Amino acid sequence: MPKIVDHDQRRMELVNATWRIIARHGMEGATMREIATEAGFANGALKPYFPTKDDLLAFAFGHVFNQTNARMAAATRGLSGLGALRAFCREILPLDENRINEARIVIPFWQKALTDESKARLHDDAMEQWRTHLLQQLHEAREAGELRAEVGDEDIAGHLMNLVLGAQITAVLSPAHYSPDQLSAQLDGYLQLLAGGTFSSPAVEKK
Amino acid sequence: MPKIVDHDQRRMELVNATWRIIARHGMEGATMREIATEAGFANGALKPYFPTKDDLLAFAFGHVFNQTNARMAAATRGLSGLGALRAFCREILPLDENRINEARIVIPFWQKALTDESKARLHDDAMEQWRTHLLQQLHEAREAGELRAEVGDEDIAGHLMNLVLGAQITAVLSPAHYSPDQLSAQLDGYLQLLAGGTFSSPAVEKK
DNA sequence: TCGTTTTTTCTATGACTGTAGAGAATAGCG
DNA sequence: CGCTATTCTCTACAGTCATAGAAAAAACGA
Repeated sequence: MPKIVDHDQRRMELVNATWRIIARHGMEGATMREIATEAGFANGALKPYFPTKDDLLAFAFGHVFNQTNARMAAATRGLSGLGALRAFCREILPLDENRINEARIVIPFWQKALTDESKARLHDDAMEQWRTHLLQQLHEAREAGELRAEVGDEDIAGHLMNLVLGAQITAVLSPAHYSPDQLSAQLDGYLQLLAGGTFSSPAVEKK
Repeated sequence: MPKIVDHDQRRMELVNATWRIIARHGMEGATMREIATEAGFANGALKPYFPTKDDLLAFAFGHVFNQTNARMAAATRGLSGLGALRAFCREILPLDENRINEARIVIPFWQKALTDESKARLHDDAMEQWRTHLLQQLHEAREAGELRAEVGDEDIAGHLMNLVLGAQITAVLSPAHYSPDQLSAQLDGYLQLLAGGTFSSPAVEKK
């Protein structure tokens, strides 16, 4: 029997190589040749694992979402209400180099989704899932009396969704005015508005 | 003397054709041939007006910003404070078909800006200009007593910037949950948070 | 009507792309 | 050591793209 490779693991290596290329050289630089080279292979070696480029990209984009979702689940474990909401949003905000790179991936993804129905659906599903989480956490916050604002939960969830998505853009394209510290302060400022001026953010582990 | 064309006007025709193509078929469909055809010309006719594709795109993107800025100037004339702020943001939000198409343009633009220094600078300058306007309007609102929130103006301006940018994405990729009506309500909800629960939006001219 | 100058068309070119598939290289097993 | 199934390399191909530039067309003044 010949050399045996773990196909799933290999796929993950290729996805990570893709991820690095897009973060470094943008989507234009993400050619099959470049990706293969980055992963340490020659041109045609990707085909057995991803028969087409679109398969590779779809898998790569999905993986970024899964990564974020896993982080969010871990970060909100044991929390509820505004505390959970804050932890949740902080996992999406580009607050470190890794998440800034994720922003560099998601922007090209949005552009693809504009003309690719299946990617648009993938995005819509993920965003709907996030929105549902936010609404749940807002509901908890209402019940706990943490949330006194006379604005509908739907609108608040919309604010937060647009805020964290917009932050993907500003963090990458205007880093001077939207540094991690500033984005973090922005989120806490918004939560303070929600709480009616009484919300104080937990001690923030620096960096 | 031969046929004479107004070069500036011709450039504008070409930019509008580009704009239509990108809105309809996405950035991938915006080839020189397609743009020329859309404008009613043959392949090579663009060169005298835009020597290279990048020149054309840079001009087209700049034009969208100018268009938005002109609209904002008109919409805020005679207003100040929160009223001006509201009118200002409403000109950026994708509240009608035209502005939804602008969102379809700006998303590919962001992606280009990720790896194109000059486009990144163009974006940063425009965003900085908008942010300055917002800060000015917030200052007016503070002086007029419209704004009681105990959150810094910098953070509020950041909220609004991220909100209107995020709305470009949600409006196009999740139109079901971010319709013009919902985005408009979101903005007013946020302003209500700012005013401390007392802000009531002016009668909205429907559509 | 003709001639000149601008404008536009049309074809060619070279670069780059994703994909395909034949062959070589490789590694585990007898 | 040798066999064989798997993995990988390499070359080739068809398509698309931006761009260049020669030639044709058009329009205005005389």
